[in-house]
Amino acid sequence: MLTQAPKGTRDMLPQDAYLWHWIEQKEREAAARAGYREIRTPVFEHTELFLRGVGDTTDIVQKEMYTFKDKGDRSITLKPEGTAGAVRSFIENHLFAETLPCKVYYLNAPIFRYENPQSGRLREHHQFGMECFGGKEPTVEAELISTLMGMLTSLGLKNLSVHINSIGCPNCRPKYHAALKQYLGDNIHCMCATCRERFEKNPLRILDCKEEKCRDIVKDAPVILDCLCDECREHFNQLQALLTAQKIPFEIDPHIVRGLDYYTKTVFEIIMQSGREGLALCGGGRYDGLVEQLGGPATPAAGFGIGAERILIELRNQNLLPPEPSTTDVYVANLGADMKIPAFSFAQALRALNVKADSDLNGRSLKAQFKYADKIGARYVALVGGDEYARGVIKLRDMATKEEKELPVDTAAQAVADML
RNA sequence: GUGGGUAUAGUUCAGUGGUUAGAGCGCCAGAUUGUGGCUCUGGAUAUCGUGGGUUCGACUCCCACUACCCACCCCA
Repeated sequence: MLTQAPKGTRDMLPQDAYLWHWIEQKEREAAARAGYREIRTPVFEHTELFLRGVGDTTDIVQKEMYTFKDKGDRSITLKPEGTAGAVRSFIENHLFAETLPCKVYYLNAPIFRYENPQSGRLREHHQFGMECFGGKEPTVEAELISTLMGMLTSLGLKNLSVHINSIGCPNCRPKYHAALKQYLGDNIHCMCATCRERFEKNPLRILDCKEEKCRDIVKDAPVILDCLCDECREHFNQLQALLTAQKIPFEIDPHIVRGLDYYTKTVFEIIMQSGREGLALCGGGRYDGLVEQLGGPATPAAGFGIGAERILIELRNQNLLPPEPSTTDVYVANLGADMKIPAFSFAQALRALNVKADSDLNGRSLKAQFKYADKIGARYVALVGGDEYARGVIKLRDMATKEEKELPVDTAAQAVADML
């Protein structure tokens, strides 16, 4: 127990660090190219923010939040998603008073949900996300989606397609709810308990049900796309035209409704292609009412979140994980007790010249030092040996070609740095 | 929250109701005196997940708990 990480959590181990750095670099670059700047918000927020923001009828809020009382008797919740915190910060820091749109991204922020872990699902996972405040046109969604696809493409991922839908706005959604309820009619009594509850609180989510009997009933239900108001329809059409112009493949999937209540108009997902096919890699959409709902000025907005662990799964399945780069350019071996100080100093001199250098920390034999140098993938071994040192030189061995040459001690560090 | 599977050295896995629990890989050290990857030799490392129970005796059988893997719900 003591030496066991809590259920559903994972350590990021040193041998995997380069993968995370690689992904984060691509995320940073893609976001920066589109004019998004980084934002970091707290790992925890007041519980109320998520109740009001995410919606108290959602599964996330009802059964998946890490909520606790702090010592000041405040109800605190570990972030179960990324958008609410960003919106809170946008309002609290009066970013709405600055030049709009305000475009921000968060880099693999930890996200917490109390669920049973399984493949691609953890209790703590990490999301990269982008949020755009103060842009009302569908170009916002097009920008988000194309930036995201550009990022995924730069990682080498292929065959990813975007699934989009529109779930309307406060003007047209009530009409759809009415149409859906009328269609369901008495059949609602044949549906599962969850759906019967949804019927009253959030009829749209009935479309999301996976129960066979519910799916059968819902199969021929009216589609929200047919009920959109003129503005929403036009918005959705323009988004499709924008994506088509960018040659971004997409599918219209009228069953995407998303599990968060704040979405309006556009919702979209990117689905995993290999391994756990159908699992969402990314989810997002437009949330024009959220800023105002949380106490800010009416501000149109849109964003998405994408799970880093799921990107890694998809990369692995598509066989795209790069090998770990060498951590060491030069291993400095010492031979003879008197050589320990000169060897350590030489390693330090190399480091000062920005060379990745390593040296013995265990008093190991020369043979063992070479073996170690080989294991860590050092390109060169610099031998600081008594004989050579007495002659004022250091021997440098190229581990791949086995070629050795001697370098004057005074200029050896610079000479090595120049070779790399 | 529900269902199925699993739990033995660092790791991947064997193993039998009964004396000192094994193997491959990995790790460490040697193979004539200052040189890695291959080979050979030797060595260290396991309260057999935790806690109960059955039994003369449990790593092995039973129960509970915990964790991991997989799936449902839902989601990234």
